[in-house]
Amino acid sequence: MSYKIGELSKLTSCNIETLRYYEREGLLPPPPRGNNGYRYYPQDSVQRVRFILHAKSLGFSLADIAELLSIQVDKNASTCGDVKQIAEHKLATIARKISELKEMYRALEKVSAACDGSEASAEHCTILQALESDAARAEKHL
Amino acid sequence: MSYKIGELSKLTSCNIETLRYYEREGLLPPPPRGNNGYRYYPQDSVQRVRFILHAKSLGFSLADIAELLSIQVDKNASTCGDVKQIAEHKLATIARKISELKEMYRALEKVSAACDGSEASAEHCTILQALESDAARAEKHL
DNA sequence: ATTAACCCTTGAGTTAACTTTAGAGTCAAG
DNA sequence: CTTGACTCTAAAGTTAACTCAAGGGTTAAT
Ligand SMILES: [Zn+2]
Ligand SMILES: [Zn+2]
Ligand SMILES: [Zn+2]
Ligand SMILES: [Zn+2]
Repeated sequence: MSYKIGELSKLTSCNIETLRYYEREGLLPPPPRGNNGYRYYPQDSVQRVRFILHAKSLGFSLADIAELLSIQVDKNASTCGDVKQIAEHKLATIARKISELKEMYRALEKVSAACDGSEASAEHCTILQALESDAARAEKHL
Repeated sequence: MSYKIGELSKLTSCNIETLRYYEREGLLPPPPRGNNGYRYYPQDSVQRVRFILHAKSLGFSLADIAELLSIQVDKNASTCGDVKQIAEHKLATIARKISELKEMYRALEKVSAACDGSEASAEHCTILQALESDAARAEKHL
């Protein structure tokens, strides 16, 4: 019916101490405790933790994630408009990251494609030449 | 003909201390010094610094960036194949980040679209409901 | 010649996000 | 009923990536 911290840790591959840390930081709601003081996590904690870990792997800070997750806590204090605004701000952030990554991908891809990847010395490698002179081409738009 | 550190700092919006730090960390080649001990940066340092800053904003660690930039230093020690392999590993990393971000974007977009963004209390906001129960939908693929 | 704005180095301080340590209680198996 | 695997808290330690501070030369302008 519920998980002890070690179980949640295994299910999510998230270190036990990190789980307690996330609780301290307000990312995980404090779960009910048993008479022994143990944390007994409801099942959806697994999804919650995975969400945190994944958002993190996408470059969101814990503060970002807290904002995303805290929306639900502010419930009574906010309007639908407030909530939607936060969501859309996040969407814009994600979209910006995507387009910057794409831009960098294209630049690196182009540079990489020009090299034959042979076993010859890299002395005259086109990738190296590009990095030396042109690596910042991806920055053109700035 | 060359920039003093303060000029480079302004041109790149990169803190002076950070520039010296990048030099210590091997991300910026030590520039020639004047008789006064001042650093005199060649012009392409601007592009180099911007490349570092941008790669950073895309989630690359300084170690990642050092790898990207150091390719050019290893020149004689490596073959074209070695170089290309590093480039392609980076490409794969970027591609993975892009697809994960897209996935998260779609999930959040869907949740957000269901909310009308009205001035009514968020009590019954669909975004909140989704976050409560389903925020981790983006994780389905794991 | 003074002074404000630069530059130098070394070393310490900061923030985020953990991770480890220490000391102590709890539970399940043999 | 003891032993090993868990759990608890509070606090200190760690790593990456800066950032600041102290103390002292340099340069350009008034
Ligand atoms: Zn860019
Ligand atoms: Zn090559
Ligand atoms: Zn994913
Ligand atoms: Zn709503």
